[in-house]
Amino acid sequence: MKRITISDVATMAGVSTATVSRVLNNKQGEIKISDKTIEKVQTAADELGYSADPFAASLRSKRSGLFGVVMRDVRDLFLLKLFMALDEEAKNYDVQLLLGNADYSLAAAERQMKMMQRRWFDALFVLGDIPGDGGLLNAENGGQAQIAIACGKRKDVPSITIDEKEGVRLGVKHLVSLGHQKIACIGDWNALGVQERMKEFLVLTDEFGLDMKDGYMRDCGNHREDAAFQAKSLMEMDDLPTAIFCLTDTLAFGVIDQLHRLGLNVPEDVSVVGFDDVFEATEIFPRLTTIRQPVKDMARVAFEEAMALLEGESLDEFDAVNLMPRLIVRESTAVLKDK
Amino acid sequence: MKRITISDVATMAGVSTATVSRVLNNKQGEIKISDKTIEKVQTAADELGYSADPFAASLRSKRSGLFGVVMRDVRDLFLLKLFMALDEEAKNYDVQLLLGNADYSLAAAERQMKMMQRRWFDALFVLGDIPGDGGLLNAENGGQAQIAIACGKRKDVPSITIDEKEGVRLGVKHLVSLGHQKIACIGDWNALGVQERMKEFLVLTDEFGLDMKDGYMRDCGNHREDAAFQAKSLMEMDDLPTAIFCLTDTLAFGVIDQLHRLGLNVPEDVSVVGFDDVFEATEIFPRLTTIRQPVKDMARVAFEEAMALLEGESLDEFDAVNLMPRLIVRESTAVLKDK
DNA sequence: AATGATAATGTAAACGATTAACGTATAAGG
DNA sequence: CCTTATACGTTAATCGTTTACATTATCATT
Repeated sequence: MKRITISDVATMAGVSTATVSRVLNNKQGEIKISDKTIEKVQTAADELGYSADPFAASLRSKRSGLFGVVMRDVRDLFLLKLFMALDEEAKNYDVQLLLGNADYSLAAAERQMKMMQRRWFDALFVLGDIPGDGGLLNAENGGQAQIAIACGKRKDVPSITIDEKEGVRLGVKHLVSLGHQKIACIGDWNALGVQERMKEFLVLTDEFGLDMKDGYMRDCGNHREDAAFQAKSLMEMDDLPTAIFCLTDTLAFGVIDQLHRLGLNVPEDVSVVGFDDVFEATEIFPRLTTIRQPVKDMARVAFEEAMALLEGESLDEFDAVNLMPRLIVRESTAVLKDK
Repeated sequence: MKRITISDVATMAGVSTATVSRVLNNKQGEIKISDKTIEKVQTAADELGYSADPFAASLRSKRSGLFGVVMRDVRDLFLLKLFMALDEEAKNYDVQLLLGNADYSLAAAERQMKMMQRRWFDALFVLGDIPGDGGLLNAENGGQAQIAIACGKRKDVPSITIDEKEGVRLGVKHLVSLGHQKIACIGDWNALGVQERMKEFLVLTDEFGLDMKDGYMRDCGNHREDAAFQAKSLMEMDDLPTAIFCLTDTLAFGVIDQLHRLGLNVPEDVSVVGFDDVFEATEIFPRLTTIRQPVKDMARVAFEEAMALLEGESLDEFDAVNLMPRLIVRESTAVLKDK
């Protein structure tokens, strides 16, 4: 069973292959073609069930219409949300988004990047911190637009970030405004963005004159059970915190689970603030007060930049785009009770 | 900046392009080439930093080395685990796995399938139920191998499933052996596989002569909060179940959360069994007793079939492969206490 | 009717690899 | 020394599009 090619369509419609190609690729109506030929070509194509060979098309045009996404951990709730936002945004362009996983190992990530830079993809979005700047080449990898999202400010590549400091500030201010002075903080020091948040928390601790005890700062992996473990240990301290700022929603979920298990109520006994505002934040009880990362905006900007890059605009106009997070108050925080 | 082509390498190495191509594609050592030329070509290629244009290569060879994955919901914990298993298995082959999301809408799924069948991908794995058989064409879509995994037995395409009935049986037998007679069951009737499980549960209910009350069967979406809601309502009944069989781990998580919130202990007060054995099953407290779907095997078989199909073997040898689930006993189930 | 402008279509050269078919050395066998 | 087989390379066709450029059709104007 032979493949149906463009020239089959051409002969059937009684026109040249060039015309067929024009008709079929002329979505925006940029090229003038008589209605009659459009009609002829369309019916011929439909009748034969023709669809262009993407390899041949891409070989010639140097464009695949494929955008790649790499992330370090497909199980990360925030990155997943970001991916979905990108996928949603992709619908506004004539582009297919494809996710290549990179399991958590550095080697896998590099292998992945190599493969994706091999030019299947017109553009490449890198989500969350990918180990080592070495993986990303210059933004013009043979015409491939590369954009780093949520992995800190980059020198090598246009990057989209949020103002982590502002995010932490929003959370702390919220808790302070509710009367909290004893605020514990849980985060993953190994994650670039979260590390920044932790540093800022320490700064604010001074600025707001919080009542910090040794052991209020906790470093742990970004998993529910890690956070649960930390929460337990936290609630065994002599001087209990009245609020816990989790630098990731995932951590907050673990913390809340644990508190419930300990017979403590959120927010009555302990207030909990998250960070990211993943989907699940509204799907738990109590619904989580958190700092929202503006994923829609991030996605929008990502595509704008990618498209601009593909249009040939030069890199240095972009620099790092820094978006503002927002405080979303829900039910996991409350005014501090008098003792 | 011009692209480096194979002929650049050829001239530099002082050989023909054909030789370069052979050297570079001869991973298995099938073709005999003298060590000297291999050496020459390799150094030339390295020096120039050459890597083949995938479009050109694929146009000629009719193979991209890309395998596509479509799933209905990237947030589904089980499908994600399955995807990761596939990704792991892909490393045994010289293949890159790419995930195209299909958000939950039927239209999106169809759009997705169309795009993926357009022959970027050598093979296509469809995970979980995709609406309407119409989406999947015959297994030989112009040489593209298509395989349906975890979406029921298919007529149109080779499919890989587990024995859902056996899975449910394992769970029920386990609970019964612990002395439970009042077993509630929560599942999502809209998900094909889960529907099958629910039906089987009803059958077993008779077979084991369980003490079923009206309202022990619950239908709800596959989300934690749905399950939490059902659990709450369940525990407000006059005649309380002593165990809850959740036909999905996700549902089990919601149920356990809720039970904790109600001040009930798992498994002391209520036993809970899940289904799927997702990663999170060991990351919660208590660790979840569940029915494990053999994702590794599923992935292995999927690739075996895909490869065979690509080798040109014919479809009918395959039929539906049905794998056996296993009971994994952890800490969320216990012997029924006397009242 | 000739002219020129403009619109619509056709021609054919890429695009950059792979691979079938076809040489040419070199070695082995007689 | 000749024949034949083997190992190693090369030549050139081919994959199915897109697109720069050439050509033809259409039509208003003089």
